[in-house]
Amino acid sequence: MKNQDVADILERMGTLLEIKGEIVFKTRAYYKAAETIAGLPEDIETVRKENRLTEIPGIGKTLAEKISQYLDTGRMKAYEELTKEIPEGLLEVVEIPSVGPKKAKLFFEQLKVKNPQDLRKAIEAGKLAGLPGIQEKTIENIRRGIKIVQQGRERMHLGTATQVAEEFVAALKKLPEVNEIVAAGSLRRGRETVRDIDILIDSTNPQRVMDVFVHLPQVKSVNAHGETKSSILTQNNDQVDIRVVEPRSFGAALLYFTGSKDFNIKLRQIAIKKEMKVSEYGIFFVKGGRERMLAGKTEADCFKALGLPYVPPEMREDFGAEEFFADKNVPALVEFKDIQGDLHVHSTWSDGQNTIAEMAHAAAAKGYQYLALSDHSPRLRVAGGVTPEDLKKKKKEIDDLNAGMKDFCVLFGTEVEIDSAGNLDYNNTILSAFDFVIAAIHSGFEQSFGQLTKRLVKVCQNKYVHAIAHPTGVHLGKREPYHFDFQEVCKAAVDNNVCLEINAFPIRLDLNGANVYHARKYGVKFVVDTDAHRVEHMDFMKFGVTTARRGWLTKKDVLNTLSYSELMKRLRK
DNA sequence: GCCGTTTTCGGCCCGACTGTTTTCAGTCG
Repeated sequence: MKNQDVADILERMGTLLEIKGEIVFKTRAYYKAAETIAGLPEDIETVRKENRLTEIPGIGKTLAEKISQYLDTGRMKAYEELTKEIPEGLLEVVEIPSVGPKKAKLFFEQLKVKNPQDLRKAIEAGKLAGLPGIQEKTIENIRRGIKIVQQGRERMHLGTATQVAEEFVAALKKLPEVNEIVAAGSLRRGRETVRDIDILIDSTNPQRVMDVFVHLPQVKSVNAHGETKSSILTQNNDQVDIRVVEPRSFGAALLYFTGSKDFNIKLRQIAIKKEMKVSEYGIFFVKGGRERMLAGKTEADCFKALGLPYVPPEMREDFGAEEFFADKNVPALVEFKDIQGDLHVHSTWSDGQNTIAEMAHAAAAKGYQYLALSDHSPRLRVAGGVTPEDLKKKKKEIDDLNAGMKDFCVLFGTEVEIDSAGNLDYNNTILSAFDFVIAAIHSGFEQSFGQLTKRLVKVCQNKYVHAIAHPTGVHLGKREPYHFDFQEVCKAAVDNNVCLEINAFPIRLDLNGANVYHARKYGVKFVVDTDAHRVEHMDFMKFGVTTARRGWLTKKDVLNTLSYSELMKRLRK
């Protein structure tokens, strides 16, 4: 798959053209093409071979030729020509906050600045002063921007972002001036990782809210402090933006502030065709330079005014958008309350912190009907996998516990290791004794595409396996997913009645929303599990459900929405 | 550079904040 490589070079090209001073619409065409290709569900090389590049929206004759050349030769002549004119180092310069293409161009032309190091030296040598439009404050902002880039602002996990947002929301909610307050942005869409926190507030006294916000103890520095919009960095360098609007515009602002950016653009394009305009203030009817407000108070009103179905925040991504805009049909997504149990948690029998009883009582308190204690198998030594001898003792402990519990059942489960050849760590006789078997890869990530695919397909074919745990192995921000033929494994899962897991643990969230969206199209069924290693981790379920919703799952796509009796019927395959 | 159920030319999403200027360009989301 060269999709990401192609997307990257097109995006770099767009930025370089922007620095060069090309018209924005041309540069935008490159960005748009890059994004489309990055999210393309099929292999760009296949598309090229079948001469279908220009069928991809946003790819015309010119871009198709450039992409073909890159796929055939590994090089793009136009890109190389461009970098002779505009040094590639300037791509990093525009990454610096408060430096954009125009300033990058100015520094390059006037001061021969070719990269961030050059820029820092130029500042230290006092060379920026006196350039047109550059005064002391701008220089100070750039100096600070360079520092921020050096410290590296990474994306937060959904779990961290939720926590940071909740702190700010709680602090501001106390103000009598605040009517309604919602964390919007990619956090509200439930993205696996979040760059910054966007908080939207309904208040008739914006100035007061702004003043309190920028003086909260969590705030380290203030990037912007306006009448209705402010932006700060926390002590941990997490960016938090807030925006205050009037009640009549709250829904429109929530829509706008939730994004995604692509989704907003699509809405606005639809609006234009209907002589309407979408902004954060509302939906307006526009004619002859005059505007009439049609909606704005709630998101539902806004969608209605545009003649569209209500689209849940989790679905407002670039994948799939065309579908509901064309069909005007949005599926009834699975909800947290539909979840009847957790099928992948650990206990002190392997590397969990709590006993089976502690985990079970906590799960029952959540209103679940069942909980599968899926401890590791022996091969995973670091996790203290359960030996075949100990399995008998563990089973007895579960049976004894079940005897004393009402309207709740603990399932005898395992997270069994998949070895490098696709064999499982327990033999079939042992496997047949479990209520629930979820198979997992924890080693051999470096195997070839073909080997990993074969391994996973083989596991699906084992008749005792109910599910594959965290199927891509990603550790967000730490480890890339391993490479295998996703479609092939999905097919094997469907053919053998094996579920793929949505692992709700925030550093995993694997499968992610886009994976789920595509897997569902192949007919895959899913389990949503927390992989809890102690009681509190079971709270992660909400992130798993959000991810399921991002992949458009309904209740019937998710195994653990079944009642206990239905589940047991299904598990005896 | 792309695109077309009014268009093969003339459009292409919208607005706040900042810093620099006195009416606006650049940056950002």
